[in-house]
Amino acid sequence: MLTIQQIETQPEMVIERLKIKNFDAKAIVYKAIEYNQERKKLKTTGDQHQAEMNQLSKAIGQLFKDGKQQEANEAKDKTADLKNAIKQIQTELAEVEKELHELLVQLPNLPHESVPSGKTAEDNKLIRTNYENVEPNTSGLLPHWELSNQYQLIDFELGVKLTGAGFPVYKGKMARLQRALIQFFLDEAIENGYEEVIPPLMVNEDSGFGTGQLPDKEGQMYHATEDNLYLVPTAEVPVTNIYRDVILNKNQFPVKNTAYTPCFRREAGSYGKDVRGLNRLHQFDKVEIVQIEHPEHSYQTLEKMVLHVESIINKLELPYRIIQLCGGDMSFTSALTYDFEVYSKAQEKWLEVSSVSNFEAFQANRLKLRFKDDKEKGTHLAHTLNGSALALPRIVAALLENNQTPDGIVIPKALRKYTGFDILN
RNA sequence: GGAGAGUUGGCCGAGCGGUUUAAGGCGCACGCCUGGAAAGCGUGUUUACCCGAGAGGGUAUCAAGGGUUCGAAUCCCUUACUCUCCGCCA
Repeated sequence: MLTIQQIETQPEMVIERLKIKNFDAKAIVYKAIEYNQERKKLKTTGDQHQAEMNQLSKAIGQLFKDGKQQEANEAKDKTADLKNAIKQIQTELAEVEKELHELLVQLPNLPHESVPSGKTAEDNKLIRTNYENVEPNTSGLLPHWELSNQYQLIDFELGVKLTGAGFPVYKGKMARLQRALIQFFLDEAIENGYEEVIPPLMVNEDSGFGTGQLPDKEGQMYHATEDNLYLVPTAEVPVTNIYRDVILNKNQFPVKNTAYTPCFRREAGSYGKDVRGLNRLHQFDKVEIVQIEHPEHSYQTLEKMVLHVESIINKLELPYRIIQLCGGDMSFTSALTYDFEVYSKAQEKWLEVSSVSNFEAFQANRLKLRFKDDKEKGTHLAHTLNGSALALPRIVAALLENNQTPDGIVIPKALRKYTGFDILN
């Protein structure tokens, strides 16, 4: 959520910047400013009336104490009008505040200056890649779903029986590979100074709002209506919400957390080739990294997170590319996002395996996540960042497809101490 | 799930309708004192919003929301959470 202060002081800038995200903010921005003016006016007169009322009450108390019943009762009669006026203003104020909030919640985050404009993934900007000359699949490489069938690694049909489409069952060495990847990713994060947490896998409405899933993307999460709880779509939600309603001290930056969680996504729509096999699932495993930073350092931190993710992919010896998302492809909450994609050689497709973003103060404003400096008075909004490090299924897909040999799937060296075997067969 | 007891500032803890502008203590910050420190003394110490160029002033905030009252930390209702006991349970 953008702050009303920012909107009020730089309305044109906000409108211009949001055009990069193909969002026409004009009507909302000016309506919000109008509501805010109204809010201030109501607040001012309301407070004045309240101050008057407080004084009167105090005087009445004194009169009673002095035994002047008569005068006290007369004074009491005079308070009725004031009381009504206060009530009236309070009602109006609450209404205006609600309307203002509803407007503010509709505005996406401002994209960073470097974000290219554009509508679709076509307009994303390549940052770098270790796989410049993409080779076509001429040697008959099998897609991962056929490989997993051949070696009986993943049972999609069994998942359908137990739950439904998009909930695969991993078996034998594949189950161990999953566990190995999780352990490997966590160790890498811990090595880089992230503190591990194991958060709840269900969150309440406040948490959903804090990171921006609610109210807009409600349909993306599984909702346990009986208890009004949501299954986490990513560890970002519970981990970032640890810091909801928190005032950090400046010297606590950077806050670094990592968490492994299963992730649950309803992802309605979209069928066919794009969602075959492991490409898109309703439940998948992911290790997430989250940082809370001082606004002055958040972009340096974003780069560090990118390097962290890049180093893991390198250790897995996978072909990858890093792209910066254009305005149209970015999420509602992000100011700058880098996507990591690995190349899956049989499908001949780039698969997104990580998304690393700086949300600046957008989530922090929803979360009321602030920091203060001992030397100064007052608080400021912190910056929040997060990234996948990494999401498992597509990494597994790429490993299967790229490392297939007549003898089986070769496990990258970095993983062998975690898997305990060199080859999947 | 049932019964009972709670939730007060950074922390402990008093207050149960009006000198509470939330006592007292601890912690923290600054000052005095000291050769320096401790102790002692003094001052300050939530957050948000509004008015104001600023100095400063105002309003709200005693778990959250509503109500009663001229006036609520205090009384009433609803919700959340914590603790104790019972039930169930990996």
